[in-house]
Amino acid sequence: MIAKLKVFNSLTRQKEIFEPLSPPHVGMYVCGPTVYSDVHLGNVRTFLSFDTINRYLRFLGYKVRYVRNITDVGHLLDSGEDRISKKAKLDNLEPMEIVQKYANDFHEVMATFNALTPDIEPSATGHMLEQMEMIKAMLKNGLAYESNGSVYFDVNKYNESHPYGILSGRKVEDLLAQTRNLDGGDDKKSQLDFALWKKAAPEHIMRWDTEWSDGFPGWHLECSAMSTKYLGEDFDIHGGGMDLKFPHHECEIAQNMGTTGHGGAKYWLHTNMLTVNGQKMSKSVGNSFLPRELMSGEHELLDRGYSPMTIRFFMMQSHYASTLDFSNDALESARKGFVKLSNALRLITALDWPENVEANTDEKQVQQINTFCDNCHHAMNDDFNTALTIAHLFNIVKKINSIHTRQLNLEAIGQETFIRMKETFIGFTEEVLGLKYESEIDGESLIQIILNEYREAKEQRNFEKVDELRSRLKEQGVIVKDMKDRVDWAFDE
RNA sequence: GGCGCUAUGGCCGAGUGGCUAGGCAGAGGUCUGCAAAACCUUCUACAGCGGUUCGAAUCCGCUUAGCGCCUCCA
Repeated sequence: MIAKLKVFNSLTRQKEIFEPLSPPHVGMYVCGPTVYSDVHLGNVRTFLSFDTINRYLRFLGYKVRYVRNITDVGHLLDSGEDRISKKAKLDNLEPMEIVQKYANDFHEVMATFNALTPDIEPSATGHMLEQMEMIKAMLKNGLAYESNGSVYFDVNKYNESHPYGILSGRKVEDLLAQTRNLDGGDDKKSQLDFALWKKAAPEHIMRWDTEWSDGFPGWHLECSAMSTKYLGEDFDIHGGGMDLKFPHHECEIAQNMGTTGHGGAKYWLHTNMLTVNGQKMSKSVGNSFLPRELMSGEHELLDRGYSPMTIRFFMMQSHYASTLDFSNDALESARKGFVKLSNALRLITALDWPENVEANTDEKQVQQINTFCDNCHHAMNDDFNTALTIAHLFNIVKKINSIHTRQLNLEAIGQETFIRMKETFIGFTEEVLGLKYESEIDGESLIQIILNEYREAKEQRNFEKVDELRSRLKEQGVIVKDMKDRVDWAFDE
């Protein structure tokens, strides 16, 4: 009997049995990237964690609607400048060109890491009406106020009826007590209030004309608007990086509650940070890696490049809610480990139960293998413990290798167990963890090796072998060309 | 300052009140023309100090160290 899926809910700070609101459907919203520059590896980690969560939910048979947004407006810098606008000015491009460029890049990167695409990928600028409606509702509910063309959420007012800070464990009094004196001349009633709508300064490029002002929406609003639109007032899972918990997710809950009276997600999942030498990887600290730097090895902290699947495997070896430290040594051992897993994947994929084999089962072996298979399910059911899942997969790797070297006979396992082992191993490796076999073999180098054989055979006038090699290569779409002074080749047309 | 998290063997990293995580690296063995792979066995653990308990690395307290959020951040 396989236990039920349990997830750690940040909202309750407890591991809970996962019970979707309306099974078999599961709605999951994940905060996506702000597309003003290249995503770095820390960003990638979060999205790969949720990719695996998405994959496992599907593996369990849930009908998942996975929504991951693209933030293309409203995300401000300390200076009050919009990130996208700033980059657009800097590069002398249209803001939408910036958005398109980095959204494309993001999609490419995620595809490289074998991430499934979300079912809906809405953008903030595509949902201006929904955001405005939400602001109106909050104004009507007395939880927002207009001030000098901007609209703010009234945190103190909200806190009278709903606790503000339930997700991050903060109290309004504490927050107020240590409020720092930020930029003066604020239109806000309280430092805790956050913008729903911002009046645009004259030089601001991205702007929409509304009854309040010619301006743009606050950053937190888009996620509330889009999750409600596509998943409803109540939905199952909301995810994002740990660093979004406060204030972003806290504000989302307040906005949802302030609009619909519902808090949005039932389960909040937060992924932990990728660190470098124990410090959070972040653009501002300057310790971030771009995916392409990691793959090519062109980075001062790297000895060599690592393939996308090695990186994915490396990340899957830790739990999504733990910090993961990034280092050469860790990556190198992940690389070797992944090669081992990969070889086993190749062997088991190619191996089918042979005909005419009578089972003569060894109960101990059968039991061991079944336990390993069960354990893969248990591990993933325990809050998506990919690290433990991989440990169990490696136990299966030993069995696969033993079968391959004939140290373990197929007869001893029996067809039923063999099939279960094969399906479990491939299922968890490829479908759940999203790892796939990667060949780093250079086909053209292999052709050269074969052509050397061809040349030697020709010199020895071993025409039987010559013909054999030539026809085998032709089967692979390679034509051998005997030149006067050398042997050349071309692709068959 | 407030809130929270983490400290595991040479490295990375799971986990649990008593039963082998796993990977990488190390040692021994089997196999082998050589080499490799593979398989088997094996050595290094649970930050420190107290407490609870028949029993704690696992629970509680304190100490130390580090980190995150509180300001944009996945």
